[in-house]
Amino acid sequence: MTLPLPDRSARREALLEAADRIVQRDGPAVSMASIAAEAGITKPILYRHFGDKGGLYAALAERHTDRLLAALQDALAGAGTPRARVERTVRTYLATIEEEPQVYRFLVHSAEGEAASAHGQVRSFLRRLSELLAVGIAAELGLPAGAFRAEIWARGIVGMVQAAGDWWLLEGGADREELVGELTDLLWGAYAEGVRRSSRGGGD
Amino acid sequence: MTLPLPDRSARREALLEAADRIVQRDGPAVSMASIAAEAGITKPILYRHFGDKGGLYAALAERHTDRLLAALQDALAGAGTPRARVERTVRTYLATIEEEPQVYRFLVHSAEGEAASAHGQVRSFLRRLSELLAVGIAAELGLPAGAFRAEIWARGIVGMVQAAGDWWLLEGGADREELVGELTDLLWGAYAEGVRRSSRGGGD
DNA sequence: GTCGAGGGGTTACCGCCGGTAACACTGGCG
DNA sequence: CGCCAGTGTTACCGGCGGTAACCCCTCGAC
Repeated sequence: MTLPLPDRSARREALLEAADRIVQRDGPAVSMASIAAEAGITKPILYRHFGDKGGLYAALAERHTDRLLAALQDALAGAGTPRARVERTVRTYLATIEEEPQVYRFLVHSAEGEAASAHGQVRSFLRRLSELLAVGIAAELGLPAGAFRAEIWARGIVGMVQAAGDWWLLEGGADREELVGELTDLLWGAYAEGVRRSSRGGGD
Repeated sequence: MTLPLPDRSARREALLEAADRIVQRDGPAVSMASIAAEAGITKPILYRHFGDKGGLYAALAERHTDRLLAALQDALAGAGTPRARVERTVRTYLATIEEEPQVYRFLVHSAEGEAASAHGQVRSFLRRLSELLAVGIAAELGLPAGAFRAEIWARGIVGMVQAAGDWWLLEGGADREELVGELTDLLWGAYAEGVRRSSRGGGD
C-alpha cells in the first residue's frame, strides 16, 4: 500500500468497526480498554487516532448519523402528499430505531455528557436532525432562515417523535404501524394549525 | 429533638440540601466526595444514608419532581378554557426551567445512566410527568386507562415541550412568551386533530 | 555488516471516581 | 473498671480516562 493515505485511513475504519461491534454488544457505556481489546490493540493507539473518548464517539456517531439523516431526508423529500411524506419519514425513523436499538441508544445517549470532545462541540444526531428540519419547515412556511417559529417547531417535532419512539421501544416495540399512525396524526394536526396561523401573518 | 424521628430525618434533609447546593453550583455531574465535603462530612456517611449514588440522586430528584409536578398539575387543572389551561401549563414549565436551569438539567439528565439506583428503577421526572399526562389525556378523550393512544400522546407532548424548552434554554432563553405561544399553538393543533379523530371512533 | 534514527506498539503509571472494610473515638451501663 | 453500641474517620479496592516512558523492528547510510 503506497497510497497517499498509506493505511491510516483503513486502520481508522477498522477501529471504528471494532468500536461499533462492541457498542452494539455492550451498549453505549463502553470503556476505551474494551474497545481496544476488541480491535486487538491497546489503548494508546486508540488515543493516537481519536484524541480522546469524545473524539472516538464523535467519529462513530458521525457515520451512523450521516446514514440515518440521509434516509430521513430521502423519506421526507420523496413523492406523495405532504401527509404521506410525513408518515413515511416517521416510519423510516421508527423502523431504524427498532432494527438497531443499540445504535439508536448510542446516538441519542452519547452526546449527553459523554461525548463532549476536547476540540469542538459534537453536534449530536438529534441536533443535526433538528437543524435540517428547521430549514425545511422555514422553507415550507415561507419564513426566513433561522426564524424562531421554524426552529421551535423543528425541535418540538423531533422531541415528540423521539420521546414517543423511545417509550415505545423500551415498552416492547409492538404495533409499529399504529404508532406511525398516531404520530402522523399528531404532527399533521400541529402542522395544519401552524400553516393556518402562519398564513394568517406573523413570521418572525 | 426527641421527636418520633429523632434526627435521622433532619440529618438526611441537611445532606440533601448540601447536595442541592453543590449540584446547583457545579452542575449535575458531581462527585460524592464533593457533596460530602459540602455537607462537612465524609463519604461513608453519605453511603449509609442513601445506599449509592443513584439513591442520593433519586432522593434529590424526588423533592424537586414532586414540587414541579404539583405546580404543573395545578396549572393544568385550574380554571379557564382548555386552551388557556394548556398555555398556562406550558408557561409554568418554561418559567421553572428558566429560573432553575441547573435543577432542570439535573432532573432531565440525572435519570439517564447516572441515577440507576441498585434497588429499583428511578422513575424520572419526565417519566412521571408523562404518566400523569397520559391519565389526564385518557380521561379527556374518553379512552380507557393505559390506552395506547393516550400513552403515545403524553410521551410525545412531553417530549415536544422538553426538546423545545431545552433548545430555547441553551440558546439564550429570550422571548419566553413567544415560545409559550408557539408551543401552545402546536399542542393545540395536535390536540384538536386528536379530538376530531378520537370522536370519529377508534379507541385502542 | 554495523550503526544510528525513527516510528508503531507496549507496559506501567497517574489522578479521579464510586464504593467499602476496618479501625478510632465517645458515651451509657453493669 | 470493663463492655458495648453507635458514629465518624482513614485507608483502601477496582476500574475508568488519559499519558509518559520505553522497546523493538525496520530501514537507510556508511
